[in-house]
Amino acid sequence: MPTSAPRTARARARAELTSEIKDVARRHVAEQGSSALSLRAVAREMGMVSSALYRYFPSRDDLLTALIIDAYDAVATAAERAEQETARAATTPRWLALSTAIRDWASVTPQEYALIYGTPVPGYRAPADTIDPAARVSFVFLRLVADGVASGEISTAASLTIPRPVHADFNALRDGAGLRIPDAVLSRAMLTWTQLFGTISFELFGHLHNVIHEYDVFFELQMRQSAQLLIAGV
Amino acid sequence: MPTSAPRTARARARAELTSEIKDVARRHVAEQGSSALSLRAVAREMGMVSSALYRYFPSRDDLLTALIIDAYDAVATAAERAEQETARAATTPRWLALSTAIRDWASVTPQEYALIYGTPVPGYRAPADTIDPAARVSFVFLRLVADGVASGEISTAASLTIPRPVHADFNALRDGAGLRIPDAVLSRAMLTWTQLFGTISFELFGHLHNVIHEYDVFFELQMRQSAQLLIAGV
DNA sequence: TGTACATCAGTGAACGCGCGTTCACTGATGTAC
DNA sequence: TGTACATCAGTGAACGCGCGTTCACTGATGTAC
Repeated sequence: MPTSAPRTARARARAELTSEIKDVARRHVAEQGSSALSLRAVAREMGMVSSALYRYFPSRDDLLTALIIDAYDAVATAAERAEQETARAATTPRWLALSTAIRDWASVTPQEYALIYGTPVPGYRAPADTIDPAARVSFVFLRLVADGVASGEISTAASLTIPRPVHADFNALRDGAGLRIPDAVLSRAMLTWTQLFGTISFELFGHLHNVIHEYDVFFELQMRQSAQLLIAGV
Repeated sequence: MPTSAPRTARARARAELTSEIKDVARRHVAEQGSSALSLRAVAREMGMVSSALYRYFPSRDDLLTALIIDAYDAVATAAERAEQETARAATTPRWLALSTAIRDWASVTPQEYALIYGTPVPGYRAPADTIDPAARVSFVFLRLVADGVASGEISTAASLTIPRPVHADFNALRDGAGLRIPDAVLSRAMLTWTQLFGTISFELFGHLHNVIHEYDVFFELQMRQSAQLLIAGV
């Protein structure tokens, strides 16, 4: 967590070793899953004694937290990059770019995807510093939705009454994001969003095995479809 | 796995103990997650020596497989029960009943849900006997969809061209289920289905934390919405 | 119905392994004067 | 610029724990004649 360039040699070494520890740990998670993450194994691979890691992370859980935050940052960065490239396009291409970027990231590092969107590590309680990184990627999506509403491309017709408590939650969401998205659209957007992660999880966790064979083609079809539903509503 | 009523006392004792082991193991998984499942802990709780369990399950993985199969059977049973009660109703109430039944089951036993729809156990390779139980719950849904198509309630208008490989997969799915569902509807149905599990996972895995407060109300809204999209298409 | 043998359930000890975390310590790096 | 002291990184031993699986064994249950 260096805020700016560290000045002393010690601080530089510390920053480097901290990120090297995370790199090794990340690789272990990528290969074996988060429950196999072991401080001793990481230390061993780095040629250090296991107790030395406690200079950098106060416990195994803290190292895991750091990896979780990094993973959230990584998806968000991938999403933002995809968005920037299509920011002036229509909703469908933007959504395709965004959803594909997220899926691509997940496919390359499935265990990091699982770390944040799979089963939570049992007994592990996510601390507050994961909240902001977790929200970043959603805001990329919400901006896309807000733009579609602003341009008139996304239908704002309401086909269902939004229950009062949900309306309150939607208000909070709008305020937090500073975006104008009517309830009806926000509700559909949530559907689109959960659908994306449902599809990715189904694919990565093996539920489309022997059902779908060309994952890429299928994914794009599904995303085109969900874009249509997001845009047109019912 | 007794096929019919076991005759000898030994066989009866064996069947009972087998299911008692599974019950204890299931409870351990429910409390600590699947990676914490330990043969020794199960044996300890049953007042047996750990090696005794090897008379019943050849390894820890086999016990896990048994739990996975049971979990698939449990969702499927919950789904089928909900379906039977609304089998003559329209698509929306049927879908609400089905999706709610699945979510209810998941809420009561989140770790069993995680066992089958969460991150796969690393290093664990699901054997072939999990395939059929896994498919059962999907077929409940596909029958509902087929009925909606048959009654004319679900729109069969196609708004997207289905790519050839996906069409082939859809054909296989239709043949396997023995159901008449056009490509356009099947494609939308897959969206609905992944969306359901996306929503449940988001809720159970904490991604709606501090965003949505009344989960029940929100879930029903989402399912009404997805029913509309399934029925009307675009 | 009774006996001889085969099958099975459960025991207890052992193998060999890995883990997170603590603690007193040495020696190097940084800082204040 | 030099020195004294404080801070920090890394060591190595230890604590106390749990795990899956194997194996030779005892004693009970089932089966065939």
